[in-house]
Amino acid sequence: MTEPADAHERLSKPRRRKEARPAEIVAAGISEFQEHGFHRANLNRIAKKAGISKGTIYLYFASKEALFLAAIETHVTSVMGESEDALTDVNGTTRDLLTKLLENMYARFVHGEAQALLRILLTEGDRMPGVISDYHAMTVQRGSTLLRKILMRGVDRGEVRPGPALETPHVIIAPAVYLAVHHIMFRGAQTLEFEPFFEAHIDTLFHGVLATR
Amino acid sequence: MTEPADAHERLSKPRRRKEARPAEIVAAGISEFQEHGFHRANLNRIAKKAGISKGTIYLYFASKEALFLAAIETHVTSVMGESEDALTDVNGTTRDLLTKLLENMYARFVHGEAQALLRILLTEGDRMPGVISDYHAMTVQRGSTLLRKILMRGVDRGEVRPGPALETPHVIIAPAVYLAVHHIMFRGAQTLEFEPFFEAHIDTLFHGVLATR
DNA sequence: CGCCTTACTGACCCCTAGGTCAGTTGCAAA
DNA sequence: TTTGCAACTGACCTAGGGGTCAGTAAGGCG
Repeated sequence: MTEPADAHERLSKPRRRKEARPAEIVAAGISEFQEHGFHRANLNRIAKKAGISKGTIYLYFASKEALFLAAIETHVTSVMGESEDALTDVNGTTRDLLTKLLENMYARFVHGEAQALLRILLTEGDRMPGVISDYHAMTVQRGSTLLRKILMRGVDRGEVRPGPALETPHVIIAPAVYLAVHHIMFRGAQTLEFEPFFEAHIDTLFHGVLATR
Repeated sequence: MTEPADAHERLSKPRRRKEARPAEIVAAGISEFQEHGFHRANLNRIAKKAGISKGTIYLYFASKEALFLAAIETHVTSVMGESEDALTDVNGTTRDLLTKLLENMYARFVHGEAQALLRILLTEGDRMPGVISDYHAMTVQRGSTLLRKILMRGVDRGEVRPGPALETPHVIIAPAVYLAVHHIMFRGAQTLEFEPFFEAHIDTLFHGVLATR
């Protein structure tokens, strides 16, 4: 009578799909870990989400921690890789480039999945130094290098004033991270609108707060 | 023979001190929660730190959560109250005022206890909306108001360029929070020196990155 | 010094959730 | 169809730690 076979998993009887399992478990894990963090994440729930039993998880992962590492790693690479080529075109003014870069940053940290990832790593990062240093390399280090490149180019073109920011380009994207942190901490409780914040960031970044003599 | 009575608690035999207990337990709790967060904090360890047994904690606090709330509340008010009057003197240029304010911020977020507090609230904040909104009022809201006042005054004096940052002064202190977050995430693993970062922040904040025509 | 109140103790209870494994079943080859 | 194997199940085991409570002793009072 009923044939729910098309839907991914319903109450259909167990199928044996060795190849598909790990990815499905990791996907379920990502969702669970995002929602609850490591400690409060529950393997039975993960199993249910993946449409399997708890035991099956242990056929593919040695422990909760191992699953967690796999999930984070998958998620990091996916999130990082997703909007990669947004700035391969090095045309336009430095102003345009920076604006585009920041829009990208905000999109990921405020609306996107990078926020959940940030939350997890902030919450649970000390248990996995390996992931943390990967994350550092993939985001902070890489971002800094890219930013420095843009700024250098700007200096060459006479658009950017040479200064200490060239050495510590973190400062430039800091407000985006701040907004993400604000969202994580205050959730719906205290809003901080994206638009005006972004405006203020861009404006201050380009011109500073001081009046030009 | 031995009389270690002067040291706070050694292996001296149990004393009955109804008044002093709660504060001692809260102090031990703060230290434990800072170090391990809520879930990994251990009541036996807290008891040991406070020089009492676990049962005694339950004479004064109904549950682990109740102790946690008390500890956080105590800590928030103490940390917030500590450096309050750093800017009651409204003399000097806007530049000086902002520099002083930011030095203060960095001192608390990078070297001080505000960092640990930030970590806890970031990690465990969703379990206590009351504390979170107190924290918001005491830090974000108050800081914004103060900053806006300084900027307004600067505009009046012709030192500050009017702009969107007046509406969203968060942007101005964002890098300090960023640095704190960086420290929390990467601990000793990846260093980010305070001095150059602070320099770059101040410089960019005042003058922006763009070359002045 | 005896007695009573109560701060305090710590062995114990028990629930939660990570981890295990004997048994079940899909599936493909014989 | 039978047989073998490996994917899969879920009841069970166990550790850790929050929470309890019968017992202990400090110390004030008569």
